Amino acid sequence: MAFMIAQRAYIKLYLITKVEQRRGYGYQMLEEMKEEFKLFGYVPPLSEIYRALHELVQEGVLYRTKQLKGNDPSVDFQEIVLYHFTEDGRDKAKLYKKQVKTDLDRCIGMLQKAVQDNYN
Amino acid sequence: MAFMIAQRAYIKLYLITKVEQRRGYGYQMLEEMKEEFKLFGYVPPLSEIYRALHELVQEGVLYRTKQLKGNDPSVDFQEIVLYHFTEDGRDKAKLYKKQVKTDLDRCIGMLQKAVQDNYN
DNA sequence: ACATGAACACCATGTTCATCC
DNA sequence: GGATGAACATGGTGTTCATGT
Repeated sequence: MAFMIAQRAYIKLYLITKVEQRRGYGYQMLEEMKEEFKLFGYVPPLSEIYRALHELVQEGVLYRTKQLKGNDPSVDFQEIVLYHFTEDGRDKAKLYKKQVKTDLDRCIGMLQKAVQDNYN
Repeated sequence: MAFMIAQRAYIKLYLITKVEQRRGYGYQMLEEMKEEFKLFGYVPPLSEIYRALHELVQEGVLYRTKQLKGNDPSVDFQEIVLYHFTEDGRDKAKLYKKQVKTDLDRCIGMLQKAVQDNYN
């Protein structure tokens, strides 16, 4: 058993939830997460977001579609990659989240234990 | 800011507390920690314990003394290494614990946030 | 088996570079 | 500057090896 949950798993968890809520593409998710974790001083690295998304595709949870960002192709040629659940992606994601939940609880327990054991 | 607290820091914290309570040597601390974390399925690796102790010595927090384990040298020649606080070791340790506490709280916060954000 | 230590190998992650619009 | 991706480098950590009692 590893000591703490891996950053990759943590990010995957958030990405899955974001896809469940039909929110966008990699770069956007990164910006959202940056904002969400600002208070914690944690800045999720760009590379980890993409790696996590690629892994989820590799594992058959998500598939990709490409799309132009803007409505008017004559103005905006920026291509973005959108992510969606595959046929059995929702089930796989559900299972994955379940496993991560167990690990999250375990980690919280270990950290709280450390506070109890080593302070006052 | 790193994602999660490092295993090294976590172990150092426990080792400092153990030295505060005048408990023993490396191997013994390892066995104690193994027992303490059995419920979490976490087995602190031997090498990390020693590395952590060495670092604390390097940082001037602890110093070492050697001693025979048993009372009777004719029976037990096993040499063990005991750890004690240096002159200003207690202050350094106190500061270190304070810093780790901040990080522990931050990590607990991030994990709890993940639970809130991604489940139900 | 108890005890300490170092060496080695691996893998997650952080940083940088490359590419396109 | 927005967006995606890969390459490279570093460092923490797990495993093994070495040594002695």
